[in-house]
Amino acid sequence: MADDRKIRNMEEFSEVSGISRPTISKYFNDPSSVRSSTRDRIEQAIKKYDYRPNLFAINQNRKLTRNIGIVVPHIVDPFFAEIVRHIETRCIEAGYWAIVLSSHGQAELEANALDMLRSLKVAGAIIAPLGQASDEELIHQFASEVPTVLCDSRLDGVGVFVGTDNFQTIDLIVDYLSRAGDPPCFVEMPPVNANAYERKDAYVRSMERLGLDPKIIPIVGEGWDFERLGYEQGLRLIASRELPSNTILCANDRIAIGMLAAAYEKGLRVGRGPGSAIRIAGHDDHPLSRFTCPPLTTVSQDYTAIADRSLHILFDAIEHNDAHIPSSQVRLEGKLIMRISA
Amino acid sequence: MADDRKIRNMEEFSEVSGISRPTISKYFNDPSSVRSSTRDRIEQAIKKYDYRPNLFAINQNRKLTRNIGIVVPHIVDPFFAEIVRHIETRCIEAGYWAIVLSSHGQAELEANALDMLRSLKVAGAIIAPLGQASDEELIHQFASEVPTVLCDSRLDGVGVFVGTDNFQTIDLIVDYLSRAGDPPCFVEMPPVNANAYERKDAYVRSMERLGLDPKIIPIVGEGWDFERLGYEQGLRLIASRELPSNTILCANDRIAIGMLAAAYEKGLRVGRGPGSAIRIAGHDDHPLSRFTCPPLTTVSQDYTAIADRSLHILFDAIEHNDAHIPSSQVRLEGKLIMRISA
DNA sequence: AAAAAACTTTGCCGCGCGTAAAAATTAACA
DNA sequence: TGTTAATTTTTACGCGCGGCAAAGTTTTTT
Repeated sequence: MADDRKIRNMEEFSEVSGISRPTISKYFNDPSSVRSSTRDRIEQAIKKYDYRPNLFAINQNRKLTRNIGIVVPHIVDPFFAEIVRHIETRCIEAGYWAIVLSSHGQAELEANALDMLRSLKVAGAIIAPLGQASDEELIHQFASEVPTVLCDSRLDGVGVFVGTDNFQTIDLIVDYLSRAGDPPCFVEMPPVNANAYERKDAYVRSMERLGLDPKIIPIVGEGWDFERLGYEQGLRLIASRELPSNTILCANDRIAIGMLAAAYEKGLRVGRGPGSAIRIAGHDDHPLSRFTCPPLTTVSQDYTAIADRSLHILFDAIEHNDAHIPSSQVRLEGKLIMRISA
Repeated sequence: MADDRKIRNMEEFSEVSGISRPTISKYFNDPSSVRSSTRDRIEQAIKKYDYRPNLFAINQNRKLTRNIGIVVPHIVDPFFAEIVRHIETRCIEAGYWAIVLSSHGQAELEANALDMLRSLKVAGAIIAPLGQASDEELIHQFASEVPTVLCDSRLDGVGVFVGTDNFQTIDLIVDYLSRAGDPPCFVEMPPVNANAYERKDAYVRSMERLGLDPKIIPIVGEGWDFERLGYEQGLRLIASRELPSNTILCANDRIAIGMLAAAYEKGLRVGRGPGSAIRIAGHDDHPLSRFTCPPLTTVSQDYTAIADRSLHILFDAIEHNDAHIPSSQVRLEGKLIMRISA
């Protein structure tokens, strides 16, 4: 289909298509801004000559690019991978390019990523900050220059936040667990971000509301290797027979998965059935949580909603040219996913 | 630290730093190409004025960009996520920018991704093709224009391929499984790429080499939702009591994880111990495979080596200005990861 | 200390496209 | 058919940086 002659730039494309360069430029900026007859002629020529304008030249000159930056701690974590997937899809639909950068859990790389986004003149950014390790000052600075939505983990005083309402979700599952059996103890996650603190607080609050005694089991170790940490803590707990309750609520599913592995190894039957020794529950509705043994009872985070709401707010700000998004929070509700493990 | 005055471009930076613009340009292209005393002065000024050259302008003008494109089917799949993670890290170390695009399993998006990479003038690309669904012609065309390394899944006649030697890995585990118990039957994966075919072939060959009768269990359904497919097939198999062997080798770990869930649900004890009903093994050494119940016996793919070798070949080609990489294959060996499930 | 080598500065053009203003064309309407 | 509004063309400049050649400077070599 494509003609042999290689079109090198918009100038040449203008010649062969018989349409002036400014009009073509206008078309690529917004196809609906040119007359439909002109549009047809341009689109025919595009197919015929297989022309695409140079992205770098476009972005260098446009005041407002159509790039959205996404920064996540770990693309390997299924939670972030899912969020990114949704955002990417939505961006493509909206004619934006999603630039995904991973900070690999390092504050320095997170800082680099922000620099990169600035240098790419992104129209907006969605950031899942490292939290504790983040250079808050830097993110604050960034958010004051570029429309920014924080997701997953909150940061004080930085723009909009979109994430799960940990108090609602934890309340939901604590309530369920307490009614269906022994009140749960709570296995922490490493304090990698605000969720770690919020969920612990939420647990304590929920237990107190029910007139129960909160029992928190600290996690030993740092980093994002949650399954291993959960596994090791599980082994330790079972071996020492120090489990304060036979119902264990884990701060997230990945820790619960490690915990399940420990229980299995030690021959403890997990579940809410009569023959079971302990119950284990998680939080997030990790993609694999329905395939664990036994399937994991958990609370869902609404991945799609987090992605959609974040982008919606961002697009709104971009189109209204609000450089700075007023500080606010969007807290999404989760659902109890009742399976076998608790 | 940063001065108040905002530097808008290299020209201004040149003025305030007292160094000529071409020299600064040279510095950013390769810091070691300027005298160390000059380098120091530039670096001091960079810190003082917080200057970064405009990425778009750089890439528009450099004949050779320092961008590497990566295209994977699904960033949510831990295998690809790990590969991407390694490549990203290596690229950063080498001063390259890794542009990651996901085709979300759709040939059309894969085609778009290639277009995007072309338009971004990437110096090279690493592609894990969709396989069957890929537009081979398109990838072939792309590879003839841009130095390209295929990884994970092969495509006939397209440049270099770096991936696991399925014949070696499957041989390894078939050999082990047959010696330690009943010879395995083989649960397919959906034919999403060349690995699906290769592993099946490899299984048949290994069995025949051992003088055993290969038994292949087809998978029902399509797509990348491997755990679910494995789970459903597992349920079906167990219910119909049609298991041709009590040892099941799955084409990959994600299918094995689904299969484990099915076995658990049906009360079949999995493992190589005396009290176990069936053995289940996988392939890949998925990050979660050591936390399944029981821990999954599998063959490792060397994620790091795949990433490193791919990049090494690519950098070589880029630096030697070989637009076209001669067709060849790099097949990496895997190791038997013996755990409890088989 | 002179000569050679290595580096830096000056000056200038090019990259591919955005964008603005005025002139020319086309379409819509009475 | 003439008028008006909408669109396109013409013309011209700007964006921020790469790269080249010639001239000037510093460092290294002998």
